[in-house]
Amino acid sequence: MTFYNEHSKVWLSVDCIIFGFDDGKLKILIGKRQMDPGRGEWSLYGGFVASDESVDEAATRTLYELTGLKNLFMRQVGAFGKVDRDPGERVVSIAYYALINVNDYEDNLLKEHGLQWVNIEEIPQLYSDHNEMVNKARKMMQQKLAHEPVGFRLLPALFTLTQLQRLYEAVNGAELDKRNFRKRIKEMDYIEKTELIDKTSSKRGAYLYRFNKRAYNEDPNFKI
Amino acid sequence: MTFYNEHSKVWLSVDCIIFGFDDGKLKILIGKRQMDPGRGEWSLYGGFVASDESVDEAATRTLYELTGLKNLFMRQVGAFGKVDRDPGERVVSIAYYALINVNDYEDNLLKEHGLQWVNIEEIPQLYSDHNEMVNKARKMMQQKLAHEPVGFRLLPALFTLTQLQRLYEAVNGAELDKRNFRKRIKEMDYIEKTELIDKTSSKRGAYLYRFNKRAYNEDPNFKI
DNA sequence: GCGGTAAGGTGTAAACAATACACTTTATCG
DNA sequence: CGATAAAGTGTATTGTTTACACCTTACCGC
Repeated sequence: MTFYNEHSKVWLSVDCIIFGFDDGKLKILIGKRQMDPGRGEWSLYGGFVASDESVDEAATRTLYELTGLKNLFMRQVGAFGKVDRDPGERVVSIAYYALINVNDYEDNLLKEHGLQWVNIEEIPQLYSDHNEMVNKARKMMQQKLAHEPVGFRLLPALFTLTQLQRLYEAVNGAELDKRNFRKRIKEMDYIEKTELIDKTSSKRGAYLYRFNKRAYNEDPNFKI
Repeated sequence: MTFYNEHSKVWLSVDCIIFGFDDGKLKILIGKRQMDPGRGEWSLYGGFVASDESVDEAATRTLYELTGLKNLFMRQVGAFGKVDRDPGERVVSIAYYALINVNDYEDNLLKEHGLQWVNIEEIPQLYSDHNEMVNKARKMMQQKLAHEPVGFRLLPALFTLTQLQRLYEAVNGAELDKRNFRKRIKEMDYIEKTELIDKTSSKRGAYLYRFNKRAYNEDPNFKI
């Protein structure tokens, strides 16, 4: 049924689509390649899978190298395996997307890795098939966000309802009605109102909310 | 950003979850492994990715070897890459699912490849991580079927509404109301009623329907 | 030839979910 | 102390989903 064949050995890499939310916009981290092939082209951040780690572990490690953060929300996007996707050697890449709170991200890492946040609507042409990866990751992330409350991963631990609404609007690319949005949020018991007030974005101030993971896991609507 | 490292080279294989619908049940094709490692264990059908073909092409080729059919509906399930998922050599596998009409499948191929159709509810323990692959494929397929009319790929070109309903019931694992189901189907202009009648499953006979791909592609609800 | 049988076929009302929509409150700033 | 800018709040309408029961038809066996 299967047989080992020397010619099927390939390099295996992971590439990361790192989503962040800032200034009301959904962004991803990209940088200019500092090596051949493709030196100077815009590219996702990636790395090779080592022989003693699973593909998921390689992605986790790569994300950690890049962000210094652990326990990020991360999902596999899929395998990208065109023969000539990497000039020279044959490399098959497994793409992953992750959601991070840009406030947890230390800006010096941007310089260190030569990366920058780019608005999802303004992604330039990227190295090899990286645009395909981004497009698929974005669709999967939208889909995920529409069905599970993972958006909090893109926000600070405390957030206002307006921030949350802007996030959903940025992800879906459509404006939402404020009253309908807040009605929906109120029905979600795992979004807790605190007594704290944020005054950075309005004179009046807005209540801060937080995501309660325990309440979420106990929510019968999300027992799958 | 990336670097070639001898230790990251791996064997790359594809494994196929082939869905069929027969006797009112959703089934997949599995067989007993005829080689080591894992000889005698139940397993998906798979093969290695050759150096001159993309991963998708390897899956297409493997499906063709197995079924003799081309242009099957096929989607990638994902990469499975635990370090020890294959005893001995390190093999990373990309799983794909496909939908086939069991009537198009020639039974002699079952014997030739040592395969059999097994009810999705009665899958035995499979080799390595193949059960994980099946579970993920099943969820993805359910999701797909819920949003796009791909179920036709599991049925003959002409089918009765009862057959179609049984298919949806088998995939979702829940019974559906006959009138509501037929109402929904009637709204789908790409499901055409023919003047032909099937009399194999009732005395009265039931109209045969067919899927009109052109009408589907023109359906504004499915412009994505 | 006719009664039983087993699958095919049909519509409406109620419950629920999603949408559209406008004004008041509050703290700050000038 | 008036202007400003964001926060906060409810109801009516529309559309979607669900629940539900009986007649039709052709064959089969008597």
